[in-house]
Amino acid sequence: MEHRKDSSTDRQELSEKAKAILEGAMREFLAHGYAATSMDRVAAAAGVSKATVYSHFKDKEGLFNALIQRLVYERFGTIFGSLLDSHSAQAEPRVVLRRLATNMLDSVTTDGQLQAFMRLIVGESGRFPELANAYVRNLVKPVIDSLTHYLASQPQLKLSDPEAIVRIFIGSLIYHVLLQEVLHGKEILPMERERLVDNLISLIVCKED
Amino acid sequence: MEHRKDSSTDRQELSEKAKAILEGAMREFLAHGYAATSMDRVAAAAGVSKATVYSHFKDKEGLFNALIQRLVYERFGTIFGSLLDSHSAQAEPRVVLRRLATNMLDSVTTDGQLQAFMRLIVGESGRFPELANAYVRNLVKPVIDSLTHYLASQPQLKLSDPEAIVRIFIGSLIYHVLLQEVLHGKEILPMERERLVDNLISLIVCKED
DNA sequence: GTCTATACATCGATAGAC
DNA sequence: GTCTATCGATGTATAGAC
Repeated sequence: MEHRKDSSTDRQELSEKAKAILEGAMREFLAHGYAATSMDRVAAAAGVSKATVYSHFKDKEGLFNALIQRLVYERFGTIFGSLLDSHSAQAEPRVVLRRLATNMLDSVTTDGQLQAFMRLIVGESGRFPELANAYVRNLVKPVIDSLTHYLASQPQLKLSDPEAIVRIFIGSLIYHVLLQEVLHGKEILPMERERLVDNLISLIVCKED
Repeated sequence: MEHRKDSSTDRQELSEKAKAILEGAMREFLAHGYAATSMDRVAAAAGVSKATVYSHFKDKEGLFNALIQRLVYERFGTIFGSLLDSHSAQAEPRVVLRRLATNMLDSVTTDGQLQAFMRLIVGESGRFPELANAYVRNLVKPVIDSLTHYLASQPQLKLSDPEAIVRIFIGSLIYHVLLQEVLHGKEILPMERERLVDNLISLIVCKED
């Protein structure tokens, strides 16, 4: 027994069983939420006994915390990370921003697990504020910071407050997929993504020379 | 027994007991979510026995559906309804939009129940898609439609696509409070609301004569 | 109509065999 | 380490007295 049972932030090597348990826990928690997920079903989904689950994780809360940390760092941490790579410096801002927006929208639209993850983070943010914290700090903040840095490095855009513009850019995109996909608003409030992205980019780069 | 046990959309008179039950159900469901709320606690919060709860509502799901419908129509239905009243026609668009944005941000920031409601709708949108549907149809769509109608009636703004601009406007504001309040991102990603609203309005009315 | 009491399933967590 | 078996608590829902 040399497992760290309540590892909060640090990474570590995981045994095959532990990885299987986290895999089953991901399926169950993403599908049913925290309270509606039972440790029996996690054990069954992982192909182990319930006692084995408790030998690797202290309790249900500890398993959930470990899972979310893993999802934040490994599963979804790399999705938006490389959106602004190095060769973005050469292209025009409207091209870079369009590619960024399209990639973000596609990522969420095609990845059902990412939608379930958004439901989980928002839905459990009242009872697990530290998980929402990890999500904001490690998934949202890097995107906002790097995009702010990029916009600030484009003086021809003449943006007086790049960081606020980034909030508008990201907020419009995320709320769009939240409304269309997560909340199933596609049929009630249809809006093509090209149309949204076109208007969004036009607003930002309208003052360009 | 003349209660409609599965009233989906239509309103009706409610007995005092039924109102007390819905009041208790609101407290419990908003605080703990669907799965983590027990019918025992709902009954206790309402001051009635559990059997009385089941005499007014078919089961837990029926009670939850009735509650959300009630919240959508009565509790939160009037918050954003009167944001664009008749005397908005006289004022300048930047004044109207600023008042609208400030009222929306204040409503969510000061109303903890509204934040809990957002957590509940998003969190349960996977298992209760029809409730997310009711939320979009009766709370989001009216706001988007009336604001679109307003922007389209202001030709001096020279907006080629008012509806898309509305998505950007609403999306920026809602995602802001989602990030700051619901997901507790205030300390990690600080952003004053005046700063966001200033930039948002400047983007939209920049082409005004 | 509303209550008490209870049926029956499932929950989280653990003991003890191997 | 991993299993089976089980504990006590709590879940939803209902039966029956009043």
